[in-house]
Amino acid sequence: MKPHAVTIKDIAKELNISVATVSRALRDTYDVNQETRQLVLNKALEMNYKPNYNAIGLVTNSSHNIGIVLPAVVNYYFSTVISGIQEVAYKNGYNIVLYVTNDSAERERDILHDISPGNIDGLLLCVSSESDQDEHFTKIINMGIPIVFFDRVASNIDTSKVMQDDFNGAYAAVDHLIKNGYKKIAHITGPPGLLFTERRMEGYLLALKEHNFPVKKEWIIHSGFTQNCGTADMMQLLKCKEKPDAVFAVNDRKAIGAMLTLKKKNIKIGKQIGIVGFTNDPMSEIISPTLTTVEEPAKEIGRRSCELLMKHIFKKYFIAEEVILPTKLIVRESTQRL
Amino acid sequence: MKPHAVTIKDIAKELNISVATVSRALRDTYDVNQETRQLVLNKALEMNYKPNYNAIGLVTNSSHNIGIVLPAVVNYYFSTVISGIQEVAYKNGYNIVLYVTNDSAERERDILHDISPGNIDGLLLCVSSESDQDEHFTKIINMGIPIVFFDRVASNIDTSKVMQDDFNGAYAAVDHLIKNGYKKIAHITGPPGLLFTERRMEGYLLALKEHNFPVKKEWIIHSGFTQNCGTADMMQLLKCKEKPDAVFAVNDRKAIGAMLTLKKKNIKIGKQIGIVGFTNDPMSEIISPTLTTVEEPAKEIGRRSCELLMKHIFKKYFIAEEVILPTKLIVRESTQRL
DNA sequence: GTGAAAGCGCTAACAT
DNA sequence: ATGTTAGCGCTTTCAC
Repeated sequence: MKPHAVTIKDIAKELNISVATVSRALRDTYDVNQETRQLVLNKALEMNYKPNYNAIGLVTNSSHNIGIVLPAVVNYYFSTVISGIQEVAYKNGYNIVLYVTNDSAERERDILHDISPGNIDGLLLCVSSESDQDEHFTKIINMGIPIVFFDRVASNIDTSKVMQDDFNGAYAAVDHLIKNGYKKIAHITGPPGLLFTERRMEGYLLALKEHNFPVKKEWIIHSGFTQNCGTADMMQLLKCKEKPDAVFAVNDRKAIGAMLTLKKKNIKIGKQIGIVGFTNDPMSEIISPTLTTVEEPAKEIGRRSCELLMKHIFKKYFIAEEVILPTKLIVRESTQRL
Repeated sequence: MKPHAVTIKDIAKELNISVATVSRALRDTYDVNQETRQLVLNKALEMNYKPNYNAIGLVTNSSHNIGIVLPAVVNYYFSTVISGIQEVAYKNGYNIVLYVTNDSAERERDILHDISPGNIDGLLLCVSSESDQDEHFTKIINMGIPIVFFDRVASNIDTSKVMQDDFNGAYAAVDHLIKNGYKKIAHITGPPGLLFTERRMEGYLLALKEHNFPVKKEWIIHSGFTQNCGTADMMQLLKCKEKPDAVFAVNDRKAIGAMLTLKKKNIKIGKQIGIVGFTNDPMSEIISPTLTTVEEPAKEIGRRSCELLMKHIFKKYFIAEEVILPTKLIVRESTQRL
């Protein structure tokens, strides 16, 4: 039943050489004869040798596992990021270990607490909304486990970060609304304290300022990131003494939630109230009217983060890089006045 | 910098007992004094001990890793299944290792080829469309790595399987169309050779047969699972000499693709052509008209598969179970005649 | 360029 | 109930 997995010892025996040589040949270490190396490689293939990562890990104190810590997986943006990560991790022979926080800071801390060198070689992390403290991150980094943040980053931790250009994306969105004649532009966003939402807010504010548009407190609503939150936020906006004539939503799900409110109230989207989202979730092309949005390079974010993490893992003292990927405004029907 | 991770040896030294006792206490083995056990547990907590899974794995030939092999992750159904799996895996202290096949049988084989006991303790697998042979599955199982299939299963492999009730779901969908007065019902489905598509086909055929409706070859189209395939299939259906007045799509993405074709051609969905999908992707509630569909218990499928896999891993000779979870028809606008 | 041997942290006989 | 010890498969000094 248990056909005894082949080990380097078996290869050594077959070839009448030492395990040390086999080990060196397999890893392409310089001080090994090219002939011997070929012999070993061929034999390994022939015998269907598979490295035992537990043994390797035990001695090198590594695991070939990288962890992904993120708020959710049933989500277009996040699942796309995952697929990007998976692509480069697989190419590099790394396994992905998935941790889902459900946006709970406590869960995030619990997860990080269980992580130790030897079990996880590095972490790709998108911070949970509620996160306020940083020490659980620095503790991980001090253990020698590199972290690369993506999307939602912890701003005062010195490590690599990969983000989309939230500021310019938001600016483009609001600028587009203004150019299309909307004058009273609201912003529905997530909970406060997240860098990417703040950047989008700044883009929104700058666009207003540059065109000398008023900033109304009433027109800026903080709540959750879900579709239902978008629905609720829109309800609230409709109750303002002075109603906005356009809404910039922090993401497509909220934009769609807002559209649902408007549709139910028979308010014409585009004509009466313009809407723009953020992400370019496939849903934004399916809903009608189709949703103008800012496309995020989600897959590329996944790829780049993972590549950066690989560098951190390979070169122990790789200098932290901050990558900001461009976004792109996708104009659709929800911002057409007629 | 490297503060030397604490090991059971350290705990043993502190407590003046042997490593064996510490090891036993930590794992709650029966033959250990309750007092000693508490002492060890407290000390472990105090010293912030974390088990070295490489060491454990090396001696037990295990890894605490379970693999998920599936066609895609950017997909509502699959990402929901993953979240279900993640939930129970996390609870059991297991890591998830993600492998994405992109529906390529070759990729699937490559992935399985790299898997060996000690690195992966068990596999959750949704077979790729193109899969035709089974030996790469049996090879894994013979190595002592249990597999639990979900959704798309390899029918002649004797191991646990978790599926939704494809047959009855499909039957309910078509029966609903018939009861709403549609008479010429087409079926657009995936590539041939997948059990779940066959079951949906059988449900479709039985519903037709029971009502003495004709089965027209022309009205049954096999292609891919994507939205674009749905669009193309619908185009083809519209070219039939005798056009169908309703379409049962194998999944929501294809149903939506079909709807897009109809909308472009200004054919009234529901009134002229009824559409029903399968999955209950959130998109089906967003598109207009909203899409009637058969809800799949995706998260539960993930949970149950993972629970079953845990049983296979824990009890070496757990008898294979086949779980079929109920589906539910969700009636919306796309099948209303007026 | 290659081999011998120690040892990574833990579990599992085998003793006691 | 607890201790002793071998050894899991590999890498890595240290010899030669």
